[in-house]
Amino acid sequence: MTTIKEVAKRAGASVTAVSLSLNHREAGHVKPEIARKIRRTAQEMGYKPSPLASSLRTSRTRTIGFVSEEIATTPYAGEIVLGAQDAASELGYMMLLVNTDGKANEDEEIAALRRYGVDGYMYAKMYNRVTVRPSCLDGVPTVIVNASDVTGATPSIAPDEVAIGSDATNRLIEAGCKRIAYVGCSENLRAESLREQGYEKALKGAGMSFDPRLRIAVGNNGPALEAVAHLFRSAHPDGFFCFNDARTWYVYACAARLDLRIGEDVSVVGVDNHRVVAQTLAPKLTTMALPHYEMGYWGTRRLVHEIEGRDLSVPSSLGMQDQWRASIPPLDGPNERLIHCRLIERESVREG
Amino acid sequence: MTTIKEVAKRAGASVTAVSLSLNHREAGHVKPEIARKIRRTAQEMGYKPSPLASSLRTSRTRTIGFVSEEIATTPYAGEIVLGAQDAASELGYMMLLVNTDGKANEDEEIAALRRYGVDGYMYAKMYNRVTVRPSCLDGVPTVIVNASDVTGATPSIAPDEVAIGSDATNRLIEAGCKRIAYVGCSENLRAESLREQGYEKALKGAGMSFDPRLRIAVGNNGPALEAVAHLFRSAHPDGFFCFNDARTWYVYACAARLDLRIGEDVSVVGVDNHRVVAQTLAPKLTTMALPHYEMGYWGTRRLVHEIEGRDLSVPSSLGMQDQWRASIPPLDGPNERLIHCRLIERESVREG
DNA sequence: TTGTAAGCGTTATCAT
DNA sequence: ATGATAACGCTTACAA
Repeated sequence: MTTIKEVAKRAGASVTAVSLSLNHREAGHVKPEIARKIRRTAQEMGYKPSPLASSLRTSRTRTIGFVSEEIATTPYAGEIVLGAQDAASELGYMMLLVNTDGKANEDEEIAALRRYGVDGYMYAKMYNRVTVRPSCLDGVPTVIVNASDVTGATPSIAPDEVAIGSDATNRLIEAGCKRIAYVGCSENLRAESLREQGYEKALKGAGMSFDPRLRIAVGNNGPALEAVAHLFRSAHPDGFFCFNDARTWYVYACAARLDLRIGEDVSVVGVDNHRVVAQTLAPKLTTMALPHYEMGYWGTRRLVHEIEGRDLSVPSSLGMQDQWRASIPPLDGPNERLIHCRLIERESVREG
Repeated sequence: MTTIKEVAKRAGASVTAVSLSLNHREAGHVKPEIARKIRRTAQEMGYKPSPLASSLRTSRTRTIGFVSEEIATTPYAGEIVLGAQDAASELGYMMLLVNTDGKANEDEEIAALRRYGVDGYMYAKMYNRVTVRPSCLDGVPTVIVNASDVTGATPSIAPDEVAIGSDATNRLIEAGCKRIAYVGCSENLRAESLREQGYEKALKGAGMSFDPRLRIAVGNNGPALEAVAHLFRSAHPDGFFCFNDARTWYVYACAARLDLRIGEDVSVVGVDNHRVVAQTLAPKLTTMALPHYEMGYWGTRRLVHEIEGRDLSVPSSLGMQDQWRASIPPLDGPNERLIHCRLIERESVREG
């Protein structure tokens, strides 16, 4: 590792001049010509500053602590990490990852991160909910990911669940479905009620009546399959909005038994936590992928904004939301992701 | 943050004494009594050493660099990270995560990690293959995860694919299946051929004849479904070993159309990359989960062994392989993971 | 405009 | 057995 001292010697300048020049804070201190020379030789020598040493002085490390609960429980939640990692890398940050199982070691892990001098925290939840920011994060730049702050004081980023519900339903309406079912989840999840809200909203918006028999909430395995089979028999839906891939699968299984073809006899739009459905099921499926990657990506940019004050609201390379939303194909097109990603600002936590 | 100097002052000792005592290197230097007092006051003051400062001096950071390609491509590969994270946490290490998309930025990211002073690298691949360790890792403690080194010189850890194949097949044999099919993958993957090897081995071992019609390799979507349907019609299998969850799903879909019940009319054992199958499909399915978590966990312990020389071959809290293998339930039991996890040592890279 | 030196929190060397 | 002190690589206040 070549040091700043070596560069100084080689360039015939002082370490001060080198430090200033390489940090572009030379104005009024170092002759431009010398600054140029310094930068050139630094380049030649392949000099890279040691973040450890500089952080000892500045107490800034250009590292971000990513705090997550059980990354594994929702497979594609790993995408949050991916997106965060990508953004961090673009912005010259490093990601320190810790995992907490529930609540026990959370404060401990956060403290460990602090010892390593992280500049800020990504506090990620693995399913969308209202959460309370741990007090040990008070006063430290923090972004809550895939959840929202109970106080609304902390920047947070989460999927737009209502929009997911109404977009999915609208897609089915556009496809000509007349009897659209919602196959929900019997657990009391935030996403569940919000998506159902979106579903009803879309139905109302299209002037369609809301038949309660078309709306079911199911559990898992055998009973779920049975409930969906009953839905088919009793309410004869021609379109299905499914809460997640498990529910999507139940619809598929029942359709197969009834010899109904997806995309022909019935239409299905399902939210896909796992992308497995999109990978394995028929090409006629329209899935809505949760914006895990985007949350990680945007969340990290937001965090760096908190840390540095840099404006990072416009993404550099990735065109997100609007671009992808604009490219929603017709229902019978290829598999497709509908993306929703909304940054909830400090001032207004709108749950809409 | 309380510093070593403050502790020294409070304990009425020198920083040297404090440093030595807290690192338990006091023998012959600090009076035991004083050392005790130092440790006590350090505790009281909630002193924790700054890893940044100490690493500046020692060039050891107690951090591990986790280098992965696209964590997202295989959902549960995120479990590798989880396992690695758990082990690191247990051993007092921090994990720095970087992601590389293919080959382009790999060296760059590795160099960035080096600048942050990582003590070693986890070099993880997202599907099992033979790989070549990037030259920029030469001379640095490294463990290859979910792949094996082409030279055999680097410690690596990967699933025991052949054992997976034969265990799955044996399970079907034990369940009384007479015509066991292998639904493989048409892509030329290492896992594919190794698992098939295991399949054939198990059949031979049971003195069962090998009917080539029972062995198919399928792609995705419609054609795959068609191929599996043809397998049902032409070869009448009563047991299926499926390469992954996609293939498992095709078997399920065809069985549903033929009104065959899994676990009654036919038996299925599938390798599950995603755990989704186990979550959503019928309770009669036996899945074999790839040992992602375990690879991360063991790999990290191996890496710390490389770094410190500590013997870490025996896990502290988790009982892995043998314990879980012993608890394989009968085929018609609850969903179950068969775990295989083999640490390939430097000396002998056995592909068996 | 330039360079010297103090300091960040440790660990390690070396007199005492 | 003890405690100054140099060193790690960098930033920055201050003196020249």
